[in-house]
Amino acid sequence: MTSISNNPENRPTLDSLIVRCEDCPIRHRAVCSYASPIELAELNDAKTYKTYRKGEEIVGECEPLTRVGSVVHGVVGLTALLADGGAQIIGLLFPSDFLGRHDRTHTHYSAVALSDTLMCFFDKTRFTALLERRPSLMQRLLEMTLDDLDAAREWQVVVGRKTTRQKVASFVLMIAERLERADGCDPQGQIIDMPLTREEIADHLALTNETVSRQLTQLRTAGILHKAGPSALQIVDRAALIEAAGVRSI
Amino acid sequence: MTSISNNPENRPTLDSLIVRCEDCPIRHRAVCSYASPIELAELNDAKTYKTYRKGEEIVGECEPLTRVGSVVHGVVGLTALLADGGAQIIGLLFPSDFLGRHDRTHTHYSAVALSDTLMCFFDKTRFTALLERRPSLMQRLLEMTLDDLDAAREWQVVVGRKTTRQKVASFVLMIAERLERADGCDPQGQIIDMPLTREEIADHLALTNETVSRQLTQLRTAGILHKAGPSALQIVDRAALIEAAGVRSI
DNA sequence: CGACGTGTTGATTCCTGTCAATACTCGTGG
DNA sequence: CCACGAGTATTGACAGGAATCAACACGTCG
Repeated sequence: MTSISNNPENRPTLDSLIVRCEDCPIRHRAVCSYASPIELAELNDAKTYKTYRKGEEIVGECEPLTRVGSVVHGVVGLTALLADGGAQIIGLLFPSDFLGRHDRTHTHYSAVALSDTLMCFFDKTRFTALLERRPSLMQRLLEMTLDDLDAAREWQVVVGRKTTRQKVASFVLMIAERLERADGCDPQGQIIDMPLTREEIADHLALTNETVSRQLTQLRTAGILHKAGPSALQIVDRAALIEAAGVRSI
Repeated sequence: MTSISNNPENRPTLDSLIVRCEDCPIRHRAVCSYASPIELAELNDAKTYKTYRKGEEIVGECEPLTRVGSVVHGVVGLTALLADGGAQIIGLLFPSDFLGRHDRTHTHYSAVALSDTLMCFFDKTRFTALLERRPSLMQRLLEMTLDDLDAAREWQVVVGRKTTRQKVASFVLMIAERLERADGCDPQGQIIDMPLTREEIADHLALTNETVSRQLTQLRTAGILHKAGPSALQIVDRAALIEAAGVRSI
């Protein structure tokens, strides 16, 4: 799932991704990317894999936090529960992204697998100990966190200042880019297996599912998008999509 | 400015805050809070102070980034410029908050002094070198960045899912809390010297200045707030304000 | 096949943005 | 000291667009 590809048969099974760190698909982008061979051996020794089916909760809100780790495959949604019972997706994690705060005893928001997901976990206390001994690890984690912060602030602009049309177009673009990066740049495919439902998209954009649906159909009738399957979306005219997203000129 | 206090005469001048690190008002909350005496001496040696008048730009967007540092006094707004010429304030920095990414050559967004501000800067390359030699510094920076990320995600919920009334109430509460923390807990005052104009508040909440104004007057006529001066706001009924902000029950 | 979750489309309402006029604050200079 | 003007805040009238409510289509699962 969640791969950009015309022939889904190429998609590896989750179990086939469980390998030694040297051969890991996210080796050079994840928190471990600066690790030396020695450090990698330590990490290799400390990690445990866990798979989640689409829709499964990875951690709940305000739960004891015992482990942290990387998304190896799949898409994970960070969701905050609201007083009125609704939810908002306040962040999306793609392969190589890091989940969890090693310096906290409890989680602040929940994490849900939006597609079939493989996580590479480290025991929290063990990871903390590694962080202290291995500056390269902390350095990379800091860098990733700073990137996440920048991305969150960029997204505030999308949610806060763009029109509904621009929001939806921006979202499709963002998903496409992240999935391409995760799956290793698919050249011509341009077909997205959308991991989020309309409602989840709406939660992320601060809209309603009806409005998201309407905007997507408008983008379809405009010839920019094409429905390539039940949950698959093809970007027909990427330039027009970028135009519709109203990307900053500066 | 920007102090919660009934007697503004108590407010220290900015210059009086320029002291040795040991006596610094943000000593125990800023990036230097974990520093040992030796490390503090190094930081003390590397720092330079700079003051900004209200409205002055501290750094522009996409400029070469030569220094990073802490807000000692004042409120700083991080603003993203939009294609249509507008702006959005995507973050607020209060005393002890950190400005700048040591691992970047250029800034991504601009920083503006929203009130008279004192910055404690470190030369970027020198700070980077210190980070590598002093794990306690990196550890604290990581912690602060993770906190910023959580705060940014919390704010996404405010901007995305709350009603206008709730947004404005949340904003007033947030400002009050941050100013109280910065100025060292004012017990009964509850008077806020608002550092942001209506338009800047609107930019932060993704609203218009008119809507912000209307909501503030509604909160005033409801007896929750009281206009205590040209730019001063008194929280008359904090419980009602929290209620109006629609804070999460969970 | 039927039921449920999800997606699409339609009709209506209400809120917020927009445009506009007026009041207020503060700094400048006569 | 007052007058003036620029910037900001407040209030009003109005229109547009998204939320809301509702009905129906689609796909998947048992």
